Amino acid sequence: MDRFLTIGEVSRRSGVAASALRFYEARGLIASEPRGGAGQRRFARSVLRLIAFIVFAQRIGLTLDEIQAELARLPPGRAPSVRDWSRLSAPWRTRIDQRIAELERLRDGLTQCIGCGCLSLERCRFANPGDRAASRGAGPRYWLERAPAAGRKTG
Amino acid sequence: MDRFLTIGEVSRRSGVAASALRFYEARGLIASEPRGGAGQRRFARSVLRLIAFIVFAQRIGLTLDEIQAELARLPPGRAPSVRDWSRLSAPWRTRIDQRIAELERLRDGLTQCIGCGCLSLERCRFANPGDRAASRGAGPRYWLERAPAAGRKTG
DNA sequence: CCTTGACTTAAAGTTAACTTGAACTCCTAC
DNA sequence: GTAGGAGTTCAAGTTAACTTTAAGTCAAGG
Repeated sequence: MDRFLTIGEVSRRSGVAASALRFYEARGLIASEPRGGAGQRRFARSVLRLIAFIVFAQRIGLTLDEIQAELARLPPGRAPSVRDWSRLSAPWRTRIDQRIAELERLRDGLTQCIGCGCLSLERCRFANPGDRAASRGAGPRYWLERAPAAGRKTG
Repeated sequence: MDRFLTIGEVSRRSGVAASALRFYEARGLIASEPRGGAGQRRFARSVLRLIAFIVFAQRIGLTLDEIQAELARLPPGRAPSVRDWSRLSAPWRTRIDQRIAELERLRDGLTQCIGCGCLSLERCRFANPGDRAASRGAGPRYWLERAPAAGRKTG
């Protein structure tokens, strides 16, 4: 059992493509140790935990930018502790809960709005609460916690 | 109250940008009536319901391709009925429930895995059920119902 | 007559998160 | 000594879902 892992090993163990790992390294999300003789990357085992964290966060809906900002809050120098990791991930619970709430809201809209056939942006009480849609331009975004980012959705 | 709506009116009422509406029309998701004298689009009011459906579906996590495939199942010729709409949207409930289940699984992983500090792809029972990760390359994807689409996440 | 505002088109640009390709270096095995 | 496999770099390509830009039409108001 070697002290360091090659990019291929990390890829196999994490399920993340080697090209993605290089991409993460270039972006500064993960770091590798000083290269060996042949100029190949050597990763400390702790990188696996880091990658798990990244994949986790992505799946929750964070962008790599956001993840990077989170990681920047880890203590520099020493290896992150239990407390460090959970401090980072605690707020995600809120985010997950919000997204779940939105999905439940959407599911309700499905039943009560599309299901009832009233899916009209002008008259439906779901699509148009308080009859303000036409003036506020709310439209179907009533169900949405926030506007989708341009060109890309998450959650 | 006019019989038809201009693109600006549709945009204001739906909350969807005019450029997006043109884009949807070019893709064949929505259709406009024969143009008026000045060559401007004229939309039937029913397009608002269609747009609501699209926004709804998008937010649930369907791509425009998927939405287009769904819409293709609407009866051709006549205006869609209550039954038509709800037949389309019924399977979404399953999809929403799956995504909610995934998020709950992620939330549990957050508590039991990151929270406990064991977030290791090699040892953690969440990341590595049955110690098969190293051979199967399961990694953090244990929590994931399906692999994220390349370059883009949804849900 | 001139400006303003709403519309038109087609083509190119944007963003995220990668992937792919081309050209190259090393080490190991046969 | 050469073929294979794993690694390297850098640049360019990919996909989704739009947005932006440039250049033009048309009607109404002052």
